[in-house]
Amino acid sequence: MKIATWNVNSAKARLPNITEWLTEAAPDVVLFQEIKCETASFPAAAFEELGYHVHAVGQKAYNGVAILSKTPITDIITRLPGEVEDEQARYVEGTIDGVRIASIYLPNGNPVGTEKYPYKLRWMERLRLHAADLLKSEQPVVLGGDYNVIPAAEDVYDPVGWREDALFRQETRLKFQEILALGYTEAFRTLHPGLVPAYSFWDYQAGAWPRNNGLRIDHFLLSPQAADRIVACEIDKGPRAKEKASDHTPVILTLA
DNA sequence: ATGGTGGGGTTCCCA
Repeated sequence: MKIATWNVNSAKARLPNITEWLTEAAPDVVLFQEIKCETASFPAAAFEELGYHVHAVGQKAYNGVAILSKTPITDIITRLPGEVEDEQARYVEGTIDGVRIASIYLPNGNPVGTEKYPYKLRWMERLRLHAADLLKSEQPVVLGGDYNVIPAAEDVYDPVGWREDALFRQETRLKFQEILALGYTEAFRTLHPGLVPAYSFWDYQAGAWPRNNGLRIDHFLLSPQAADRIVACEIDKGPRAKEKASDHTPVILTLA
């Protein structure tokens, strides 16, 4: 089972790039973030033509997530539990071939001195509580997406310059570690402990891509039952080099 | 060198 996660930075603006990549990479499951459109205007038909079942959770202009799957998606939930007043479209979860799979768009949190940062931390705590609940089922669980978390200094091109950024400051990293401490495995770094740099995002500005000034912020967290089935986890830099690229590139997890 | 890029929706927000 090949599962990809990709922050596409607008499904509509990226549609040719996305369909081209899906055709060549042929993942069984795809987790999108930042579709940047309402659910009704998500280009689902283009993906259905490629053989995918589609479930999108959108909102106007910002955020938005989706799951695509070659086999049916059941028992779908469309929001992260807790904080009922939170209307941002950042979470969708369903069951595919016995695996509980979520597409996560964790809040960015910048600037740190505003309400955005406490919102990020509250969202991470909600994720931690829900991730703990998911473990109780003892089924394979895959939480994939744009976490907006740089787990360690080796995952950012300039750790000193990024020290107080919402993606890297210690409070953010500790909260991420709390989720791992429940018993989740971060697939990429577990499989490639010495592979640095290995980035999944490069800003559009200041020549970040040609200079390889990147961040590794797109992750897969696996429950023990899913971690037992890990075959591979790779970053495909191909899409970032294309014309009209997203600022993120896909990460692909393969489970037995 | 205190800018730079990009998407979406409007005269600016978000990343």
